[in-house]
Amino acid sequence: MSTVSKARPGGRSARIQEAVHDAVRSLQASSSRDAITVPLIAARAGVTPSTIYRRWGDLAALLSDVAADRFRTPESPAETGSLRGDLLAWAAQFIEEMGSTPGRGYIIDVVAGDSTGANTGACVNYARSALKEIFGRAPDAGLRDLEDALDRLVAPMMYRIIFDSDRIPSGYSTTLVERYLAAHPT
Amino acid sequence: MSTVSKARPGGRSARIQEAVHDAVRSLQASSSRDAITVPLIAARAGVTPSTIYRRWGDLAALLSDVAADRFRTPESPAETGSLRGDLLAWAAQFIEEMGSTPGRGYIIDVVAGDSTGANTGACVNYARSALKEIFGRAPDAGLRDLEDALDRLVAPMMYRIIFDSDRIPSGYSTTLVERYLAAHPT
DNA sequence: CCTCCAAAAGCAACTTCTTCGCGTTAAGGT
DNA sequence: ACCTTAACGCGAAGAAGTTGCTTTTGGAGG
Repeated sequence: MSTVSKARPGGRSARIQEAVHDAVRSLQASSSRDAITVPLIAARAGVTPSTIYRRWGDLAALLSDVAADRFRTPESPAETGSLRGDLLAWAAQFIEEMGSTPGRGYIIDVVAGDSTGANTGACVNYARSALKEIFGRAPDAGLRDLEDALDRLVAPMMYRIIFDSDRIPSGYSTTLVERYLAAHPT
Repeated sequence: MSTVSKARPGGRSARIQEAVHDAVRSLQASSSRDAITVPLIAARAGVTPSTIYRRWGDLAALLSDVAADRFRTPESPAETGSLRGDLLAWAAQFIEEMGSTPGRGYIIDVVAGDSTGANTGACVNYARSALKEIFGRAPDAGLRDLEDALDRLVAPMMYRIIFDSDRIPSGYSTTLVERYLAAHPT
């Protein structure tokens, strides 16, 4: 017996979880944030509200799970041929996506409804795996410290997105990357 | 006529706001997080629930305001006689307070219930004013860039507190301060 | 292949929270 | 002292959240 997450992927649990997640995403695409309620989601997913309450506890926890799923599939950062280019492109895209209104909303969903730390952890690992892949392409790969890069690149971006998203200067990601590279020359 | 925030400080609005805020703080001190409801707060504050709903909209917004208030009174950072000492002491205390279970909870309250950005903004200014005061004591005060210090000190601490609070290494604040000072020698 | 078991979903009644219209109160201006 | 307006109290109606019990379902063992 292998350590599959919960039940077989085709089991009833999995089907319902997917139906509910789909319902949330679908509502998020077409409704304003505070118009989304558990009974609404349940209706669209074809389940009863009590199912959702029993499995997730409350709306915040469900939204956190759904949002975290968006960060659970690590996408490969664009490959430009140089470390600087890869970092610049990745950081710019990070600010672009995460700093957008929906992006910021998903981040807040993850944080606000996460009781175990699993979802916030997934966010950090999402960033870690992207940086790891970029560093893996560079010749001095082994020398670069992921946590240091998180501190210098991801943390400032996240901080500004969460606390001051309206005043992020254009070129902010570039500033951070250049600052990082200056501290860790190739 | 002066531009007082809303009504006179002694007015009814102000009295009720304070009663409600006090009720929230009092409940937070004695109840678990998810046991706090609007009707409960209303009862303790001696107002009707509809007053709270009309003024704040929902529980999240109220909690955000209450939590932001904790960051609205800038406290003077300890004075140690040196820039390094001041920064080390301040950063250590920051991690200590904000990284604690209640501290993290207040941060998340601020973020989760803030629709206008006023409360997250207050958080950033809280950090800014502390750093500003510390820098103001140093001889090269004018040379130091507050935003740069936010990026290098506050952002990493906040990022770790929010996303990975269980795994913040001891001495993390020291690492960040030393790294900052190395980049900006006196 | 059939039967049994446990976990999870459905159902329905109940409680609690949230919204809203309307009358009342209180603060500030004339 | 009176008037205006913004905010609160009250109560009813509606929506959301909770819970015990029954039913379904997927997997395990015979």
